[in-house]
Amino acid sequence: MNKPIQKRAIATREKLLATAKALIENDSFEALRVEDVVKTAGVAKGTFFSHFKDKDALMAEIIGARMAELITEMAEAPAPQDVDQMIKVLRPLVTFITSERYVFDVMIRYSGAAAIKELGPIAEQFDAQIALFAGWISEGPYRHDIDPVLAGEGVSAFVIQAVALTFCARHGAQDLELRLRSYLTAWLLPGS
Amino acid sequence: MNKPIQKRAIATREKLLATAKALIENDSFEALRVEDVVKTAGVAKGTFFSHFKDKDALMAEIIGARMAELITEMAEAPAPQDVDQMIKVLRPLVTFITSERYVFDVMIRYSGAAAIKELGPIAEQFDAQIALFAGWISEGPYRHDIDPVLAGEGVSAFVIQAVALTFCARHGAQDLELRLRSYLTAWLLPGS
DNA sequence: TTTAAAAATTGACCTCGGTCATTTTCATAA
DNA sequence: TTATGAAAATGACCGAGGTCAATTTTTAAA
Repeated sequence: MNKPIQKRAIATREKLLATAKALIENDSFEALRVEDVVKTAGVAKGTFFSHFKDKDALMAEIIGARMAELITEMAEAPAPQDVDQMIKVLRPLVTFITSERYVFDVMIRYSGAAAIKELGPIAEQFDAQIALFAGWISEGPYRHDIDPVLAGEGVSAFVIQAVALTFCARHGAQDLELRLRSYLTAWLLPGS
Repeated sequence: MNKPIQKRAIATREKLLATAKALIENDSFEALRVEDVVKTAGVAKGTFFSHFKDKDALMAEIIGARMAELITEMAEAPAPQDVDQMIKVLRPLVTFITSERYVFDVMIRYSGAAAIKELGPIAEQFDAQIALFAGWISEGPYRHDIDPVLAGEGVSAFVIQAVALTFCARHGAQDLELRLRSYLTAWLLPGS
């Protein structure tokens, strides 16, 4: 039996990821070109696509990893005890999502909506996110008349809605948190 | 002063739209190629892009028009008096959104999230949709402790959330309406 | 009717994501 | 050490969206 995956393949994959991250750091997700990645990494184009299904898969990997970091940070912070605290805790995540339209687009495309059997790295993080929100809600001073997971899904949906409307020309970025505050108050503390 | 827009330009635009619609009818949004559109319509490729900023703009036009029809239908039906009725009234719209992943993607991309100054045809329909929902809620047996427009935005957000999760491999299509029912009940009738 | 400027159209060309037959490298068995 | 088959890498090539300088058509003023 031959060893299924060779070390060099792992190294190549890592090199591609690291190169892509560096290029994104210097410019943006939007501006990333596969050709630049392979040229900088010193591999052929075909190699890229034997490691990543397509460009979006690479993006999802990187964006998913960043989401994981942000979710871990949120999980380590004390659970928010009211909506304002929640918005504060969510801020780094929201900042990342709104940092680039491209990031938002990829996230949506893969947020459970990716037509793939195996959960991708982003869908996975959405699940983790929802579980985290559910924990906050079930143990905090919020409504308890609904399933906490359902409540968590709602928080996720409202974050997306708030961000989507922020990207709209009609609604400025400055009122994202105000908008989110309205949503979350109505969702988590009805009647208050 | 020269006439700003000539008749032939309007005719060309209409021909492109009609051709695209026909091709989509025969196949799908996903499968539409700009080259097929221009070849069938008998114009040059450049002409296409002098009428539509990009392929997505054409798609947005067509999808927006369909949304407008569906929203009009919904507006003409009696206002739903409970969540189950609401889901029933929403069904044609939801069916359209879920008909193709591509449709959902374009809708999201343009649902207020399009980075364009002027509201595009889809963002416009989202506005109309929210206004319609707001009307239902403000006059129906639903919660009245929040701004009806806010409530309408929530309905819109939950429809998107439900559809997104449906496209996920983990959640089948059959439970879309059940899921939506949970969301809308929790959102519109908290504590019930 | 002539003519000049603006509008509309054209199609060769470009970019860039993605494919695939071929070649190279690696791991193991003999 | 060599042979052999699988894994990995290669790069020429393709498809399809999008651009733009050049050309044709329209409009309306002279």
